[in-house]
Amino acid sequence: MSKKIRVRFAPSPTGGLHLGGVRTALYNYLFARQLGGDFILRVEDTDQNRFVPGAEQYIIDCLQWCGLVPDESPVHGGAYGPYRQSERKATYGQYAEQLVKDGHAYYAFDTPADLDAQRASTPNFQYSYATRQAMKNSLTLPAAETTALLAAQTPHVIRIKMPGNEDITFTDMIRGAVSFNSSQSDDKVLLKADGMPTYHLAVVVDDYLMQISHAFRGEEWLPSAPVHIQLWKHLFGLEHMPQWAHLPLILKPDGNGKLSKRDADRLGFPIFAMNWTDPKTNELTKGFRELGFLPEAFTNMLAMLGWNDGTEQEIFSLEELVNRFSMDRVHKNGAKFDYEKAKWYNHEWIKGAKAESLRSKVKEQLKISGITATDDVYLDKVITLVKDRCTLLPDFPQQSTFFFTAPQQLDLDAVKPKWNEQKKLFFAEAILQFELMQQWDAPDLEKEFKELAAANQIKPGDVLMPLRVMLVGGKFGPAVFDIAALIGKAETIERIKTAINKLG
RNA sequence: GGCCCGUUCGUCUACCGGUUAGGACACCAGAUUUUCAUUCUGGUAAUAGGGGUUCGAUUCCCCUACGGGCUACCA
Repeated sequence: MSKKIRVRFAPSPTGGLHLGGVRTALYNYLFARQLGGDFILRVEDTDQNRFVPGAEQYIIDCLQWCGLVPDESPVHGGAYGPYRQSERKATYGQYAEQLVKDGHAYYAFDTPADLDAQRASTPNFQYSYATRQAMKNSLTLPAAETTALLAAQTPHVIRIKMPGNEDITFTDMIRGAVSFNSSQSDDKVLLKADGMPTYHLAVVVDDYLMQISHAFRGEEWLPSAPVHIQLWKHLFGLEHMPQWAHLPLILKPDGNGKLSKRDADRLGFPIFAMNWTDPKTNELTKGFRELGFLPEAFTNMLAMLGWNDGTEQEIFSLEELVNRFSMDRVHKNGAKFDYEKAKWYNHEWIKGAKAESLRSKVKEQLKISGITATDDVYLDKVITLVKDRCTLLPDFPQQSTFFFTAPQQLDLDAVKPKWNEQKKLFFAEAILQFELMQQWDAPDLEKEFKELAAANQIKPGDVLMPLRVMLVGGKFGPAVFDIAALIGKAETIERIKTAINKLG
């Protein structure tokens, strides 16, 4: 008997997909999946001035990367298409006309210039219940004149006729009862002079036609809810209206206010899911993906930025999230974005990942550094050894080039001051010992090396650092003997020889 | 200005009338790692203010303050 769960995500293709957008999509997805419903992507592209070519595919690609594949969308198709509002233009007009006919909307002939003048002369001017009688519209004009103006194709819009003094209340899934007085809402434009609907008309019509049961959007939409409710009431009946959830905003880390791309640029962290190049300016904005975030970590982080399950668990897979997510635990208040915490999530996910699941991503990173890893078994061993020290994917090449090529530059300054004849002889001897070794693994190597040091009356600590620099090139990396074991006998000996020569 | 939403450590948050107000990030200290990182242990740190309701308020109500959002022929 109950309507099938259909949750829609409705971004406007005007640029990169930012944190707030992905989070809205994520919650939509989780909710839909949890209840066995459909996750629907509809593109709100009714403003042709702001429409950016390519942005729609980009948004879909971002969702794909995050693992949030819609059931219906402009590219995936579906039974309720088209999924682009610009392609549904014809549909909206008739509903607007219907509203006029029923007395819930009216034609307005005021030109943009008229409105500007009005705003200039009247502080806080709103086209509303209080002022519409003084404006040029089908409510104030004689019927004959309205007809004439329409017949002459005079540019006009259709505005909603908000009631004068009515309490409009609805129940938000997150905030509970929210109420407004209709007199506070202005007479929003429903249909623009170019025949395109505004968001207000389009969402309502589309949500009805697409049988949307639940609609989640940012908190910034809360003030326009009365307009939408009014539309539902007169067009389709309140009983068909979807359940609303207004999600809290994601705030900038310093100060207050909505997080914007500007803030992200200023503070040096990404805000878009993936790289976005603005086709107009050709400006590239780096995305979380390209900066080396795992999609699992990215969605995990976003999920927690507005929700938790009440326990102390912080690491959740998408699958776990589907099971545990609940709308009634979504926070009411906005959260400041913390890039450090975002990186922490990524680090946790990298540490917890199996080498093979990281393999292809690490290969990509190595390729950027000019290294082609062909041996998967070897690569997996390298990954296992270094992953705990990698927060972002680009840390992998940094932590592991020396597994693939001998270091070009040795940090000789770390060794030279304490380099002497005794150590030189020790390493020469070590080479001979290594050559004799049958087993080539870390424990044996360590044993052999330390025994040799003892025999030469050298403290192991005095030759460990030189060995590290010889093999790695610097003062970093995992345990030295693990490295030596992995790069192999020949390579280890080769590197020691090279280093001895350089040290003189 | 008006309307709406919100307010617990620096940050993200837990507690849905009774807790030494818990956890995580960050920070600080110690241990481990004869590198760096990881890891482990410990530490500093919060209920915006004022009124109610109640035996008892972080928790419920009101006011104030502060913050945010909206107030376009943008979404």
